[in-house]
Parts: sequence; C-alpha cells; structure tokens
Amino acid sequence: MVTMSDVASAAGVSVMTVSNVLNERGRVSAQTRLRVLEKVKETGYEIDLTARRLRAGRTDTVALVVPHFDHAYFGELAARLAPAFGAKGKHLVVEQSGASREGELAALSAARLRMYDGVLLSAVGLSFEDLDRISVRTPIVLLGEQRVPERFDHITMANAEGARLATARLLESGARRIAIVGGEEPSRAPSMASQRTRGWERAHVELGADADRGLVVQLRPHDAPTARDAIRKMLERDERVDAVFAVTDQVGIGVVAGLTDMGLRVPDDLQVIGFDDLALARHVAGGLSSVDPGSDWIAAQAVDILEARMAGAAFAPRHLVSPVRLVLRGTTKAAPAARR
Amino acid sequence: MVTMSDVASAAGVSVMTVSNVLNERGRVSAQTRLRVLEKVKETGYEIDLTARRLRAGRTDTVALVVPHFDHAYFGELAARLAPAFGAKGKHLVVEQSGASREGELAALSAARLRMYDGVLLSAVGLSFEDLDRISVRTPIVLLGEQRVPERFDHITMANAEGARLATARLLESGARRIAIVGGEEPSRAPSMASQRTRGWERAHVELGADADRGLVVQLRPHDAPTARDAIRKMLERDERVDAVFAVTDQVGIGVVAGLTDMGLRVPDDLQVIGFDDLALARHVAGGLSSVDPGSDWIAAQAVDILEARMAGAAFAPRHLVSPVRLVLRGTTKAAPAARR
DNA sequence: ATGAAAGCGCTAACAG
DNA sequence: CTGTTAGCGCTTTCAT
Repeated sequence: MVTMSDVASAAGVSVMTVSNVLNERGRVSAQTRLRVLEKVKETGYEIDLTARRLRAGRTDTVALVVPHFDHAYFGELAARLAPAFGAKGKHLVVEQSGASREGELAALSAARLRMYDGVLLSAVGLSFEDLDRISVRTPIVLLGEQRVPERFDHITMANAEGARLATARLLESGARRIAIVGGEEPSRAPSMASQRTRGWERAHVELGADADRGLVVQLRPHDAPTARDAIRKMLERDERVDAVFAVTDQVGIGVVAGLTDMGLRVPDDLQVIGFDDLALARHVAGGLSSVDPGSDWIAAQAVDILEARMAGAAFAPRHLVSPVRLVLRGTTKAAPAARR
Repeated sequence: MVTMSDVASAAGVSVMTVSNVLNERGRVSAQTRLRVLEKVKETGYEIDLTARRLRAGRTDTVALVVPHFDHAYFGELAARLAPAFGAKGKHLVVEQSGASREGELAALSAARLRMYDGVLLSAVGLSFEDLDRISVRTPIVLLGEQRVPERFDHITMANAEGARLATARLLESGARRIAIVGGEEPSRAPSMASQRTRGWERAHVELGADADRGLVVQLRPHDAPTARDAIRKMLERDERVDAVFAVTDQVGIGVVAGLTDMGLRVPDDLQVIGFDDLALARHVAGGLSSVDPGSDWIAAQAVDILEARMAGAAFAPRHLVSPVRLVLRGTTKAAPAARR
C-alpha cells in the first residue's frame, strides 16, 4: 500500500508538504504543489481516512440510522439526503437498527458514533430516559415521533395534524365509520401510531362524529400483509365500515389489497387514505390518496442542522415539525358539492 | 473522552491488559479481568474503532454499495444481508453510488474501501475495463449483470432465463404481441435490460413466435412514472399489444397504472409480468405476477463468499447465477387447458 | 515555504 | 499472567 511518506520521498519533500498540498492548506509553492500532485497520481496514492480520522477527528461521513433497510419511506429519505450532504462534502451511509431499543442504543454507542461526523437517527425503540442518558459530542439529529430530551435537535412530522386532515376529508365526503388501520391507543407513549390515532380522533370530535374505539385496528408489524389480513377481520366484524385511514402507505396498500380480496371496490364501497406519500403511492390502486409528510422539508432541515452542528455552531436545540399536506388521488371520492 | 489508558490506570493495570480483557485474548486472571470490566463499566469506556482499525486493520464492518437508496429491490436485499452479517459479528452499512461510473469508482477507491473489511458492490456504471483496473486487497463481491473480470467473485441473476420464463408463459397463455417495457437492444454491453430482452427474444424463438423489435420499449430511467407514460405511447402506436413483460416490478407497477389510465383491464385486456418479486408485488394490482430472482439465495451466497474472503480463505473466484422462478398472480391469466 | 517532532488510541510482538 | 516497546498513517505544532 502506498502511503503519504511514499509520495513524499518520491517527490523529494516531507510528508507535511504532501499533507499540506492535499488539504490545500496554502503555504506551498506552486512548483512543489505540482510535483507532489504528479507523484500522487503516479503512485495512485489515496489518503487513509482512518488515519486522518484518528488524528484530525474528522471522517466527512454522516450516518442515517433507520429502523429497517426495507422501509420505503426511509429509502426515499436517504435518497433525498445523500445529494444534499454530498453537496457539502459529506458522505452519507445508512445503517439499520432493527427498530429495537438495543439496536438503537448500539447505533448510538460512542464507539459507533465516533466513526461519523454526525448522525441522523430515526428512533423508535428508545425511551425518553434512554435518550437522556446519551452523552456524546458527535452531533445527533433525532427523527421521529417520540418525546426527546430538550437538548437534542429533533425533527418530527405533524402526525396528528396529517391524520386529522385525512380523517376530516373522509368524514366530509360522507364516510361515517372510518377504521384506522395501524392505530393505537392514544394514551400510550407518543409513537407514530398513537399520534396518528389522536388526529383521527380529533377530526371526529371537531366534526361532531363519533370516534368508535372499536374501529382502531392495531397492527404488528405495520406492514402490508398484516394490514391485508387485519382489514378483512375488521370487516367481518363490522361491515358498516365505509372508509379506512391507514397509518402508512404500506398499510394502505395492504388495506386496498384486502378490500379487493373481498370483492369490495375502492373508493365506491370504501375510501382509503394512507400516510407518507411514497413515490409508489401515485401508481398503485388507481392512485393511493395520502398525507404528504413533507419529506423534502425534513431532509433539507436535517442537513442544515447537522451541517451547522458539525461546523461547531452553537444554537438552541431545534425542535421542528414538518408541514403536512393532503394529496387526494383515486382511493377517495370527489368532494361533495356541499363541502365549502 | 475516556480512553483505554484511563481504564488501565483506574484498574491499576497496563493498557495491554485492558486490551486483552476486551478482546478476550485469554492470558488474564479472572480477578484482573473482573476488575478491568468493572472499571470499564464505571468509566463508560467504549473502544475507539478508528484506532483499532488503524492498528489492527479491521473494522468488523462491511458495506453494500447500491445504485440508489430508494430502489426497493436493494432495500430488501440489504434487509436480508444485515442479520446474516450480524450473526457473524459484522456490521452492515449501505452506501449509494448514484448508479454512475464516477460514483462506483469513488466507492471502490482505496480510501473508501479501507474503511470496510469487505464490500458488496452492485455495479451498473462500471465497464469491464474499469473493474479490471481495480486492485485492492479489500475483499469485494460484485453483484449485477455486467461482465466482470474473472478474478472477482460475482453473483448475478439468471436474467435471460427469468425473462424467458415470463415471456414463454405469456405466449403459452395466448398472448401474441408482448411488449417488453424497459428493454434494450441485446447487442449492447450486457446489462439488466439487455439480458432480459434476450430472454424475451429467446422465448419467442423457442415457441416459434415473432419477436418484433418494435415491441421493445426503452426506458430511462427505469421507474414507474416513466413506464406509465411509455406504455401509453406504445399502445397509441400499436393497439394490438396483448401482454407486457416489465423488466422490473417497479416498471410493472407503472405499466399497470398506465393501462388502468387508459381504461384497460389487467389481465383481461393485457397481461403483465414483472421481475424482482418485491414484497409489495403481491399486494398491488391484484397481485403482480413476477419473476423471483432468488434474492434469499443471493444474500446467503454473498455473505458466505465475503465471510470466507475476509477470513483470508483462498479459493478460485466464484461466479454464481441465482436460480429464478416464475410467480404467477393476478396480472396473468390462468393457463389454458391445452397447456400440457 | 518547508520540515522535524510528537502523538491521536489502539494492538502485535515480544519480554519478563 | 502481565507489561514494555514500537508503530499503524496521518495532522498539529512549532521551528527553521
């Protein structure tokens, strides 16, 4: 392997000069610079990032830690983040925590963290107390719905608001019994599911409708096959359900499949709205109506904050909530004339 | 920050003893071991992986380099790989190359490679010559369809065979004009698209049908929106098309959406088969028929090979082709009685 | 403008 | 069983 000192001797200079040339830290004559660069090319030298990291404490790499590699939402988020970090000279890598407390703690261990200049963590398994116990100097931006200690930067979606928007739309379009598939008792610790259930409930209250707890269909895991199965059981129990708010698009896709299995038509027999506005949503089920959680905004903010922290900026921890927006497609009916 | 020597002095031993305890390299009395571990816990010490890497040349981390973070196929592959590597004490991270030659070269630069004990690279932009120029000692397993130098371990899918299977099935079920959406002139350098087009062609030849080149619909990029648009244009040009082989499930989903846009029914008016057998395939479009590319097998082989290489095993480079299998669902018609 | 010395935190190799 | 020495490849600091 060719090291810096190989290049140095080839160029007849000291390693320091090579280092200075490569890091563009001025103080090098144009002539020397050229000679060094030439030798770099000649020898095929490439810097050892590990060594630099050890000495300079910098890796120019940031990590995004997601619950599962195969969650489309995070794939899309990562795809948005990568070029944004790239533009700032940072390299993005994605890790998987397995959605477990242990996995997330491991990702946040000092050992792992030290490999990165900054970390974006989508925490789902960690409690407030777990997070509070963490003390590292690697900048971390937390993503997700749970309650986090004040001192962390944190970006979340307007979960309840998105769910409220979707549910209100269904009620306004005439739906009376709206199942929430993937919902959860709102009393529990804040989670994606519980917050969206809260929004579902709130819409009912605001519009003077009855939010029947019997319409909350819990899901474990939150995936399409489980949802497909669950909606069938729900309808066998209560055939008056006339709309579904699915807590994610994945779930929504499963719901539509389940309804189709039963010979039901969407949106004529039942309307469906999902959440996440995945790229695929517009191409399935005649266009899955969904809540756009503002992923572009989230990615932009995350990069901004992390960049600033990595540059050493000191500012009060940011706690941001992304703007959400309802995107209506084929799985919902046209609004009734009386709507406005 | 607490280092190994902090722990050492706290425990009244040398750093070497601490190192030995942590690496379980025997030769430490149970008593000392306990004292050291106690101090480790007390101080909250965590090893600096960078330093270990620099000295020991090992990171216990492997990278999977994919074209794009938001390709569902790779998300699913990564999800399969992560636990398999985890079981062997390796940690998986995913990087994105941007599907470009430059991006892939950067991923394969010695600098990057040295951060990992091994690399799985899904190469799509690199030429044979590019690959041939690469010389590093980090074990690499190449994934994908292009031609690679003999000396690399390489796993590919039976692309042509999968396409042949799918196309033959369509022909047997009565289809006469089968468009291949996302196809490509088979004369070009081997690529996913060209190999699958070859299989499409072969099926026609074998069954005495005419593979009309006018039915090859090129796509750039290979995504659902593009496919949705392309199939519409194709049908406006040639309304006799009665089936579609989509080179990927993503494309297949776009095709189904496009057909639905035109008021056509699947599979009654046109049948559709995709490729990849994504987890979502069974839940969309009444069940998207697809070619299962043997991802489980691919993941298992990839882990095996890379593990062995990382352990220093010397064996002839492996060149493997995964077994494929047709999975028929709702977007294809039942086979005609006369089939066998 | 350039270089020498020191050391980041760890572990291989050996000595005791 | 434990410790000493040396050094991985780089950058910080300070001297020239």
